[in-house]
Amino acid sequence: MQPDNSLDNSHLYRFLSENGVFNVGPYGFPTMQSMCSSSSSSYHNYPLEGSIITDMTPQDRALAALKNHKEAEKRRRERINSHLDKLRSLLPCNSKTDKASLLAKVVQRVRELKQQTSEIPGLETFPSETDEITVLSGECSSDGQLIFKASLCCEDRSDLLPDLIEILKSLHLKTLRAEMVALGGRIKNVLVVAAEKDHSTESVNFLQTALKSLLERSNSSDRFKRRRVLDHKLIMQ
Amino acid sequence: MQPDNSLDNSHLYRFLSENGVFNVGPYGFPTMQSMCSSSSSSYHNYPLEGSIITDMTPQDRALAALKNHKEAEKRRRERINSHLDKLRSLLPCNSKTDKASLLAKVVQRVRELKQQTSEIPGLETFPSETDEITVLSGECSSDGQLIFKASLCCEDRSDLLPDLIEILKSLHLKTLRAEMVALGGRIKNVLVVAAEKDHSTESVNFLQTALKSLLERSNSSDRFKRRRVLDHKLIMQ
DNA sequence: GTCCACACGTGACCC
DNA sequence: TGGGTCACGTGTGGA
Repeated sequence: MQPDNSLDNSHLYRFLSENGVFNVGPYGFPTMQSMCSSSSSSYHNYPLEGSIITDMTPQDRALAALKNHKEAEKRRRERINSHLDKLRSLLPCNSKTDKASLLAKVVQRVRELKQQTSEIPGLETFPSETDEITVLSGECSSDGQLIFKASLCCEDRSDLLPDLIEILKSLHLKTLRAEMVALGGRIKNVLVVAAEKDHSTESVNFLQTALKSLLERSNSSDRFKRRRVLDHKLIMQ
Repeated sequence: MQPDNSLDNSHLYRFLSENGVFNVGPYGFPTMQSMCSSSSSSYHNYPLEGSIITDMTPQDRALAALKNHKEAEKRRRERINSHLDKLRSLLPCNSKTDKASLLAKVVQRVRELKQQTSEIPGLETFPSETDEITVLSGECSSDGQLIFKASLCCEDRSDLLPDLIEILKSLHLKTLRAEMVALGGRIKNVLVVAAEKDHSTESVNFLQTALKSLLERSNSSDRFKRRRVLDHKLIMQ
């Protein structure tokens, strides 16, 4: 019910309806549909098809532009919505979720991807000969979590992984991503971990000391082997 | 923007502000607050706060609803656009990229995430005692690539990784993600690989045979060890 | 002056 | 009913 909308272009509409360019719509002002279908349902004042553009009056040109505009805008909307539909099918949500909620989920998802796949600066890909613990405190996530990365490089032993898992569990840390590369009896673990923001700094410190003790335990139990390093590097940012 | 838009309902707005419909306070509609800014100096014709709603004429109610509607729609737009801005800051693109192009990038990104983190059915997380090659042909990516997953579980040996890298390089396969878990002398490699769509099926087959020969080479060089398995499983979907 | 992308107000529709 | 979302046509400003 837009009783006054037609006033905006009333002069144009009046002219066009008087010239039979379009039909009058249900509200007493022309619908765009009737305007767009003018070529098929109404007669032309300018019968020469080949010179329509040059013969067009300013009103005709304006209306043609309007029609163009309307259709372009429709195409734009369809483009955007098709992408949104793709996202809907990609994410775990039904086809009736809000645009806004959908985009919120997408933001969350992309944030996860960014956090979990971002490079860890200063770290080598393969296990080094020296024992090494690295804890990099990362950025704060929007959902009340602190994401940080920890790396542990040490002698490979079979019960290292269970110990590591136990540590993470006891500190209530959620492991977003864990990668292990074992090479020549050495192992390198890279962890992407999420901590509650309330205890983030404590969690980081606790994890660091826990990894340190894990490393020392590992070295003491392997004392029959030649120790590759006596001390480990410790990096904290 | 649209400086004359307010003219559309100007007579109704004038009517309402003259009748003190704006500024109705605690019993009015919550969205009325924003209307108060333009009519804070208006007086009330209806001093009884509790009867304002019932005293409203149909025109009042209709226009109040319209105003409500308009503002709710604006909030909705802002919510959606704020999410789009977040995505803009998250993705590698400047702040002036199209909505549609932005969403296209987002779709691409989420697809990658989905492909690279999806579970590989039927695979164990840790290296098994039996040698095993798995090649799962995945879905076609939108950008002319076929993403598929390969898993190799075998005896751990130091030159396995260089060999594996050489294979991937020679087949012109792009490794999107590689995870290695070594445990008790056994190693499990899980690869997420992208192939050009033109040679996707050949690439998958080549990779499979290459992994097979890699496994056989590994077994023959380790023949002084007790062979855990004589043959390997081969899964192709 | 013609596209292009955007924000806006509005009608339609659904809980 | 009201509160919410959606698609639409339109005005506007930037290449």
